[in-house]
Amino acid sequence: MRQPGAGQTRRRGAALEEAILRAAVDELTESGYAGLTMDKVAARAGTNKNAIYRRWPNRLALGIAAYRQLATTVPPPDTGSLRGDVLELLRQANRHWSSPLGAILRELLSAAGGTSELLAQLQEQPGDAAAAPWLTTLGRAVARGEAAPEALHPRVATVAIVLLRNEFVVRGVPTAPDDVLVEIVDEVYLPLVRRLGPSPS
Amino acid sequence: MRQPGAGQTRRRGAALEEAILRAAVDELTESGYAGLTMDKVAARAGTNKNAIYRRWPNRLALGIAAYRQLATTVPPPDTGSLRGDVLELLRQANRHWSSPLGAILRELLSAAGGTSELLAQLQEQPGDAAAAPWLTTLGRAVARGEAAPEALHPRVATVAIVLLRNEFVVRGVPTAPDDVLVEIVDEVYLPLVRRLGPSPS
DNA sequence: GATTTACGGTACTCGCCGTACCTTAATTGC
DNA sequence: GCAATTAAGGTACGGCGAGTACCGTAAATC
Repeated sequence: MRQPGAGQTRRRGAALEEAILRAAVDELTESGYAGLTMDKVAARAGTNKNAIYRRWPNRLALGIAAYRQLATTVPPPDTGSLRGDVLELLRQANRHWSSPLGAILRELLSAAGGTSELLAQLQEQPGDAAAAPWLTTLGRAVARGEAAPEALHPRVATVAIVLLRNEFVVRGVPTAPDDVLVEIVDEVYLPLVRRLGPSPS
Repeated sequence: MRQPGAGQTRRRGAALEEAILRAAVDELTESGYAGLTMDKVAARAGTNKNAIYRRWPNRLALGIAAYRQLATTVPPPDTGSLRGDVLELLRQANRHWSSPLGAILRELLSAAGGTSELLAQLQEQPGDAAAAPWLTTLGRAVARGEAAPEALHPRVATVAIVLLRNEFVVRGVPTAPDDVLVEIVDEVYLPLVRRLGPSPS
């Protein structure tokens, strides 16, 4: 069917699913989520919308699935100092959010609105506020005596990335200037995790 | 035209504009932004879409204008202690985001996506991360010696509300449990602004 | 009273999601 | 191997809502 004349191969199951996902990924990178239409994906995959709707309940779910194909995890940095690690993590995130891929992520987050299930799938993606790398980094800093043990807490550890994220999501910034990252680190994050004064409570 | 038979009064200018906005507000409160359609607003205002599009460029702009009618500003609390003030500010915000009005705000933020001009209009609305009340509150605390003067900085002062906002926008939570607010205050905000240790840099 | 402005009415285009229904190929079971 | 079952392909539509176009007509302006 793909090539008339060639042995008419009608794809099924996993093969077809991969083809659809590939097509969705391509559409997503070319046109963003806004331009991702079910008809175009179907056409590109050489199939029709039925096959898609049999696998994903709606456009958003397909978009998220396609995004997850694209996103790749990078290992957390280890520069030897907390400040270096944190700045590098923020810079990585900043680059990601500023990239085309980041733009897509923002579109998806926007489209997901308050749909928690789907939101959760995006949560732990690169560039987003995944807690794991922050806890790792901060754990090393605590071991080196650069941070207070009380800081080893998801809410505290992720403060920096949440603030950066706020710049994007809330203020619609295309790219955060590096000053902002430095300010977040020096004015907020380091004073917080060092916490040399008496602890609260 | 409103009432056939009555003196046919055709509204113009400000009168018509107010009627449209009132209709939009009503639709917004009844059906949320998702249910706010131009046709329904026009019908409710007893006019047609032309009159709306002459005043607002698109649905989102109308939605935001209508929301701004609804939102009201509350004076910042003054409980005498920083912890009390901050907790109260967070609780106010939590109530607002959890209320129907807050749901509408979330819809609008989601719909605004990365459109900075429109985003800016929502920024300083009640419940959102407006910097002013936080600086006021923190200023009083500094005067009382409860907080370090270096903390009197928008990025630092608004950390608490940004974190709470993150709970909603990112995690899609309907209401943040009070524990979370307390945690934000005691684990993050107070340690940060007290900053009893040596300042960075 | 004539001219300009803007409202009301209506109808339409367009895009695109999601569904329905049927035909036909591939797979599975016997 | 052959029948029964499952899943693709093809196509057509319903539905909805945004935004636009046009035109006749009331209200403001001068």
